[in-house]
Amino acid sequence: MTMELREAKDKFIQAWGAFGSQWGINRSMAQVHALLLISPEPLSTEDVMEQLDISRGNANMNLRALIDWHLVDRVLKTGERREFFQAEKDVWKIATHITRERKKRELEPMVKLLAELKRTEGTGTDSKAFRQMATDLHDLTSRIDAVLERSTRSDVQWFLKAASTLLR
Amino acid sequence: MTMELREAKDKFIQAWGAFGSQWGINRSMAQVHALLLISPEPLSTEDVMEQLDISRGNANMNLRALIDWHLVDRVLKTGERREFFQAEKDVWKIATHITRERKKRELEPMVKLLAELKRTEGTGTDSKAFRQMATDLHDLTSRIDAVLERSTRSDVQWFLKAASTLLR
DNA sequence: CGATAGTTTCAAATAGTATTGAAAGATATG
DNA sequence: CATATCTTTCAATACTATTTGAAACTATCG
Repeated sequence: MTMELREAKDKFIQAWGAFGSQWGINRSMAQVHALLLISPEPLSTEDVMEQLDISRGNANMNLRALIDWHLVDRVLKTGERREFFQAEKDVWKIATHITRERKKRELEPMVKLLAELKRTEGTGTDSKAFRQMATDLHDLTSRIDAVLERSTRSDVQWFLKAASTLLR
Repeated sequence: MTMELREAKDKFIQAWGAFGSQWGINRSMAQVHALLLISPEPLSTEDVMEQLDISRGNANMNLRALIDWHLVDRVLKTGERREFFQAEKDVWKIATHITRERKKRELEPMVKLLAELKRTEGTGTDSKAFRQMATDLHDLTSRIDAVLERSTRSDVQWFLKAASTLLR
């Protein structure tokens, strides 16, 4: 037996929220994102507040944060005073933006630190072991960095994705 | 100018802790891991407590958690009553274990849910849009899942890594 | 301009997580 | 088996992050 739309949406919002918080993204932000993702129409702050049962301040702050991350756009409706919000619907774009942001904010500083730590002084066993560890970690993180960079920048892949969407 | 060993170790432990907590791993656990990573010798609970200035309970709980994750091994020294702990030093293995665990615990359930949500009832625009979104997300997460699976299981890569370590 | 509709801010409250430390539980030792 | 040494547990506490809601702010309209 298949599911009701309402129920399915709720399940998705809850799951997305839980998933996000396991990865260091706060629950409300992930839920707001989920809600917008599955709304065919842009929503107002009021809509978000009601549907997720969160406060105005919370809704506002997380909407702004999502805009910062380029995951959500403000849209204006003619004849409407208030702002509406809509999520970027292309999941490939979403993944790209999140990856880029986190890479820049978190991975790159770590790579930089490790590169620095490889240059520690000392000739004792401890120093050597430490440098080896720093080197290994640096290699690994650099490789991860490179993979993300590649998959983020790959124009070929981007083109294929765009094409497959158009041809769907 | 290069750095003192002591200073470098501290920097690394602090950074690893901060990095971990951005990714949903608690600071102490990441710090304990960092400390063991850069210790040439296995450490006792007492050592960990002292060096990180944390309580016995905290040290014990995080050591156990790290053992759970297969990132740390208990080792026994002959003639010593207490247990010592040592981190898996091969960073490739570490990355593999973490990836596998998180994939299993977090990504797979999400893929499963999305597969289910694709089967929502209804013929309205909303239902269709929702199914489309679930489908897109399912495609993406499945692809991520596949990539992780590949890089986790790749015996070729494993062999190359092992070989390069031996030949270093 | 004054009223109205909407947005943003932020201090305080709440909820969630991590840490401590003392006590209980194990295990080895003489 | 009594003692010493080490490990584990867990209720209390401290700490951090999130959320609220009311007030301040801004823009629009007649």
